Amino acid sequence: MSAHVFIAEDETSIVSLLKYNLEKEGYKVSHSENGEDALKQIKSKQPDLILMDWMLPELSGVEICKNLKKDNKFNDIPVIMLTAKGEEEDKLKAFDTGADDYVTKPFSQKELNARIKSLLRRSKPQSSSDIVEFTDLKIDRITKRVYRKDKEITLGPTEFKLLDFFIKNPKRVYSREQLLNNVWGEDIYVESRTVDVHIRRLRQAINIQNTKPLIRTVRSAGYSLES
Amino acid sequence: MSAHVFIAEDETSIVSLLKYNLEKEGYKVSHSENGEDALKQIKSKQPDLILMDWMLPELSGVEICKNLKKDNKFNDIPVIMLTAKGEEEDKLKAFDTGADDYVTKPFSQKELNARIKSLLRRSKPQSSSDIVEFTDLKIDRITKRVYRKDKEITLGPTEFKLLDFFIKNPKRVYSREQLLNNVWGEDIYVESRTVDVHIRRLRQAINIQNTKPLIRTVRSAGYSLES
DNA sequence: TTCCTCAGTTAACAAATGATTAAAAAGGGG
DNA sequence: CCCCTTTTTAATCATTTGTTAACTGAGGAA
Repeated sequence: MSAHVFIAEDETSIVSLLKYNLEKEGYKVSHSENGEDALKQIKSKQPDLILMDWMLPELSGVEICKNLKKDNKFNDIPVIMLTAKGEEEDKLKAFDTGADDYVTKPFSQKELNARIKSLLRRSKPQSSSDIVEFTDLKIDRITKRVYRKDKEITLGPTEFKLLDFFIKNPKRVYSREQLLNNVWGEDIYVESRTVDVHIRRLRQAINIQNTKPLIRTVRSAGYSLES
Repeated sequence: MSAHVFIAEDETSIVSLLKYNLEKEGYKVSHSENGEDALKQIKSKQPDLILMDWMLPELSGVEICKNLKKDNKFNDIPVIMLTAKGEEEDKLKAFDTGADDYVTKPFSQKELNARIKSLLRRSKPQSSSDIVEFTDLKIDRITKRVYRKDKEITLGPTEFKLLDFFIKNPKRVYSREQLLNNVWGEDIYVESRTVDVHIRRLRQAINIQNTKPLIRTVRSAGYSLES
């Protein structure tokens, strides 16, 4: 899953240069040549990073930036301003409007790549451990939501914890004892049959459409999450 | 509550220059002149941002950086590398070790300030803008007014702070404890049930017309602001 | 193959846990 | 002292949970 970079720039030569280089780096790239359209596209596509020309027809980069930073939904998208000359005043203004970095034309592609990499690393700290996917199952520990095939599924607290535990070590078989210890807690005593009940409830919940069962029972050993 | 900037640099003249300028900007500043000590101090003081010389006695800036980025507790602290010359190779290496930005000596204090401001804004999303919108909700931190669908809504002080907090990280689920700590304050003791009461009042207040509820309750976990 | 046994599945229900709500008590300026 | 907001309390409401017991099906023994 590669990052999506949006370019807002009206000089065609620069756009194609950028596009060529960024795609070589493995990014998904889209662009727009006018400010108004750029803003619209950004809001609908929600890219992971924006390269924006300081001057743009229709709506200036500054305006777009301000607009984005106002809205919670988009103010996390890092913006790199492309400024025409190395005028310090412009740089400062760029930062003030909420740009996260700027690069002066002409720029070194190598350096730009490094800056992009840095901003992307910074803006996606959660994706490593807070959102976990396993085949067509996705669980978000921050928002406490679970999705199967991009459709949301509602789980009770215990089922959530159970799935969360399974997904940490998919394919591994856990005995009822292990599940009780890890999901319920070391010192809590409940019947081991209770696990079966919750497995069932979890199975029912994640069994959407005609998808594969996902939870395998290993006779006389326990359960596991399988693809 | 101003940000805390840590300087790891062995040239005394630069340190005092930086210190003077940063303190004038309102930052809390501390520093160390050797790598090993710097790392120790950083880990104990947990500054909000680090200015680090590329070359340092005992332990190089690169090493410190790598060390920090490895540790989950510290890898969110932005690092600005101070590189001696403008050699592109060095810049790139700086980014690779996890630095978030670099500045070449001699540097413009104005530009450095701008970069610091930018990185801090990024790592502390709350200190961002004065007017924030989330779907059809708008909150103005200056005039302390709240609007839903452009209609003004009146909230009590606590409800305002509560909503303000939620809107900083929409969709994220907060436990009652977290809400108490962040909205009421670390050292204040109130019953956790109190949160429910304020959630209720907030819900009633922002529930205008036949709009969606916006505040989700996640059983045994907490509450979150949803679109 | 057939039957038996054991382990897993399923449904139903009662108990417990957690959230909502209203109302009363307690603060805290003006 | 009065008014407004906050906090506590407690009753009520809703959902989740654990238990039980009957059911089902796999796999081994005869």
